[in-house]
Amino acid sequence: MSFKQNTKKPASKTSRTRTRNRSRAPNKEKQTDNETETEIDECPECTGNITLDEKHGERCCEDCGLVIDTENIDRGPEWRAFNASESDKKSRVGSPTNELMHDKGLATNIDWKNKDAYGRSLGSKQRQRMNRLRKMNRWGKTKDAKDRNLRQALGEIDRMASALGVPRNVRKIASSMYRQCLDKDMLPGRSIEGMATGCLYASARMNNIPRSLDEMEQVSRVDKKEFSRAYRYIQKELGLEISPADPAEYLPRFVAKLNDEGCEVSQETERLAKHFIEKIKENEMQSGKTPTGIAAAAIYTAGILCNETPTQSTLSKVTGVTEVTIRERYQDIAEDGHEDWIHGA
DNA sequence: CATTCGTGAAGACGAAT
DNA sequence: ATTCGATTTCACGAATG
Repeated sequence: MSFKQNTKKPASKTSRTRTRNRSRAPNKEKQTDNETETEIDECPECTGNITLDEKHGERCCEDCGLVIDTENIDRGPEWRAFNASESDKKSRVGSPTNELMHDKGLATNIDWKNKDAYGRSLGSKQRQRMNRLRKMNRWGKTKDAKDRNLRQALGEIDRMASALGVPRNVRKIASSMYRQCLDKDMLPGRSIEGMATGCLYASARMNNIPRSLDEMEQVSRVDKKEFSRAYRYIQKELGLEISPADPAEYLPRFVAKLNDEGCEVSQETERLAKHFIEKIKENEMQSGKTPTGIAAAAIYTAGILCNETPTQSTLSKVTGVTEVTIRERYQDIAEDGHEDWIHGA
């Protein structure tokens, strides 16, 4: 569970849970034949139903929005077998290939014993031959500049992803993205760090779990300029279709951060902020504006209406958006003719 | 005093040339 | 590759409570 305990004020802990749009069509529970895992299907907080939020790969409560699980994994085979022979035929042995490992976990090793398949010792000629093969095999694994490259990059992606707390599937996609870059010889002239960070950034955005450039910069070893250039390059070369980040995706995290700063923001405010963001999207006022700025201003505006006023400066500190920009977006929201936006709360 | 608001210069970016 | 337009950021000061 990604539910953070608030040790200071237990009474307000529900205010830190992430809420989700509840109007989604109810997901059909897929019946699996081998139900080995005992899944929680009732919310520990309010005993509401748990549903799958496929967009984010999360399981969360319908009623209070408590996020139960962030890893949406289908354990169990993707095939079905109706009798023993079919089961044998379809079964595969070995660990699944893993994008997080530079050789996908499929390395071949030649053991050190100079014995043949029957356990007999090898002659000296054969022994030399095997030594040579061993050496070449060892080289083959790391010799390639690409592979060493990949090793380091995947390590970096993993490190940054952990620091940012993005789910595992995002890392996997970032990894395979990097692999594609490598296959296309896109690396020469570019830093590994920059490309790795760019991949992770792209992957996070594609999975609707965006992290801002500023957040990325804090965990990366290269500066914003470098990896954002790498990102654009990747996007173009790989033909990724990435729509601008949705401001609403930043909302829960910003609210949680504000609460950590000791600035209480109620669920009501968050809800209203989300409402404003919807309105902005309806009226297509978001084009060209930074999503984080819109999110920050939405919180600010909602806060005023709910008599909770995070100051522009704290908001700026938490969101990484300047006060000036918050003001600009705030004026967009509070503009004349938008009074009816409040209807719905 | 803290906070908000407004301004001009400067940087970065996407699109167009 | 350069230019242009929109946007954000920075630094500052004024107004407001």
